Amino acid sequence: MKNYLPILQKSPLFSDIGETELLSLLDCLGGTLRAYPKGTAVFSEGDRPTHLGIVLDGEIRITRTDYYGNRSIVAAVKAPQVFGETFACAEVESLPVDVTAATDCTVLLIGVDRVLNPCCNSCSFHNRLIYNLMKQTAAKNLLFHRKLEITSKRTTRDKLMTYLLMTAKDQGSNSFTVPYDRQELADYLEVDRSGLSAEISKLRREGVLTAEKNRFTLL
Amino acid sequence: MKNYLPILQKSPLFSDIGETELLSLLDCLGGTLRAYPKGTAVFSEGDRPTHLGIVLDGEIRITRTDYYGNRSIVAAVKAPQVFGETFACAEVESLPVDVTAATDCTVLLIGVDRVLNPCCNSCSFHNRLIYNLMKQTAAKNLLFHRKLEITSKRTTRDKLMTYLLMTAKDQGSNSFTVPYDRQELADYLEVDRSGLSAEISKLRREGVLTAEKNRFTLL
DNA sequence: TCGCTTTTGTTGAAAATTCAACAGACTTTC
DNA sequence: GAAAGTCTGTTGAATTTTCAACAAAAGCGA
Repeated sequence: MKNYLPILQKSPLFSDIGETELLSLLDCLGGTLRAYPKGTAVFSEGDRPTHLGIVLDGEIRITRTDYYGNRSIVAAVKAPQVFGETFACAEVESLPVDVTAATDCTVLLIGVDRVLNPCCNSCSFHNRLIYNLMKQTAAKNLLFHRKLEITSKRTTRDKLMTYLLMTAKDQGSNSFTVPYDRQELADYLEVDRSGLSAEISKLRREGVLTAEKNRFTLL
Repeated sequence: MKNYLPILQKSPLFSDIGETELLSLLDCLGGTLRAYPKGTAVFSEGDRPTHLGIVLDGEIRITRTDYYGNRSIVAAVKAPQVFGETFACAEVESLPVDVTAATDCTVLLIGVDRVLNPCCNSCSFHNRLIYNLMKQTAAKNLLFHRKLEITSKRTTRDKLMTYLLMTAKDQGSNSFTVPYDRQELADYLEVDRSGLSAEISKLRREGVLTAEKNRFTLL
């Protein structure tokens, strides 16, 4: 666990909590460290969500597959981000998504009970933790909001450009990488892969952008 | 304010808080009561979000209008539901949506500062309030999730049926009303109104449902 | 009730998406 | 280094959506 302290300190869940406090807090929270090989399930649809996860290493995907087998990517989560807190906090009985390791990864699982119910010990920073969780959940909400802004667009081009402009702004540069390959980007934007490739080519020809693999540059 | 106590008690923000506690809590939170005529703005895009709102009477809409003037309805909120808490808690500098009165309505506005920072007085229920806000935000997250499930569908028919099946399940009946007229429903599902009308007619002819005004019955 | 406005349904044409199939480039594995 | 597999881009046909225009129906106020 101690190896991951620097990453844990960067996690939004533990922001403004010092190292020594963090150690006692972790003790009190009683998390479990788990490693998942690429492609394996961290949580599966239908599970009862009781824990939140913190990605310590690698990257995971939140996905959902409908009745017809169409995959939709809800989000990509990498270290030191948090996932699953929404469903656990909302106390739903059944997880509506799949959580899968996109690469080999290491995850810290923490029961939300432990987070929401301050321990009797002198964890003076537990309130800070709850405050952080609150902000984290609200921030997650904003992410959904952004995704809705994308999927509300009607054409592949608008969806793509909305996404690219957001990502450029996030990364503070006109040249940036996206965490998806073409198929995954299509699943995230909720469009057809071949149509997406065609649209990217068109934008390239029009001189709007360059794209090689997962690096895009807006011109 | 006292007139609205019964509604406030039903609000998810104040669940499991007794009437006397609620009164002192309200005093401590220092909310302001506001009335909005139909069609007027409660919050406007670009505002700095500092307050959450509780709908005491009437109904509001969370909408977003893009560059081209396409309106998208994010959610309909009616008494005794809460709105705006996400943006205020996430401390974003600028509200990305419009909040508008869909009918004449009455709203209680509360600064989130007051909610997140427990007062020094003996507000023993302030922790409960924060816990409620936490659950509320997580629940709001689920709503977004549901909307994403709808907009991730590719055809108008699938979007509509996904929405109707969800709503039927929510209301526990095959016959139910939706809070939108046709144009609003189209804006919520992110599809073309005339195409939506056409699809509803088709489903009617196929004997899948009946629809008159905003009442739908799945057969 | 009459007239006016809003809402809903219908239609055809234009535009866009999806789907399936394939070829070339690139990776990985043995 | 060859073979197998994966990823990306391309294309044409079928399907679907969007758009614009209009008519019928419903709601509203005088």
